Amino acid sequence: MDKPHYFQLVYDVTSQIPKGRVTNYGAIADFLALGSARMVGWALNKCSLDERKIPAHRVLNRKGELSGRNAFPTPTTMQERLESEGIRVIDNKVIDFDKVFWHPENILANG
DNA sequence: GACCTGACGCCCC
DNA sequence: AGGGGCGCCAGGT
Repeated sequence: MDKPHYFQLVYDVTSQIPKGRVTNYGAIADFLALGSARMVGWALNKCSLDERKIPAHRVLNRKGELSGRNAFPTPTTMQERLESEGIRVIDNKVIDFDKVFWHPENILANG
């Protein structure tokens, strides 16, 4: 296939993020052993071109900032979606990032 | 083919 | 605790 195989892996992990929870690029990169969080962000950037729905808005940087908001239809789409799921966002940063943080390891924990 | 940039993250100062 | 620099993989110029 044309796209790197890890694209699907990133999409799959991102799709498993529970509603109302968020994670960061590093956690996904570490879980998939990609070796670089940049690859996750790059894959998610291209995910918009993909036909399947991927909750890319639930993936933030390590500081809990909406660093990818600019890649959405509008710069506020990411924040709107997060707030729609009960996540508070102020100044492009998720409030209580630690509490709503979700780690890919939880997939193995079956929830 | 070399250099720079990017939805990142950690180490060092 | 805050700021700056380097490493990471891939793409574009």
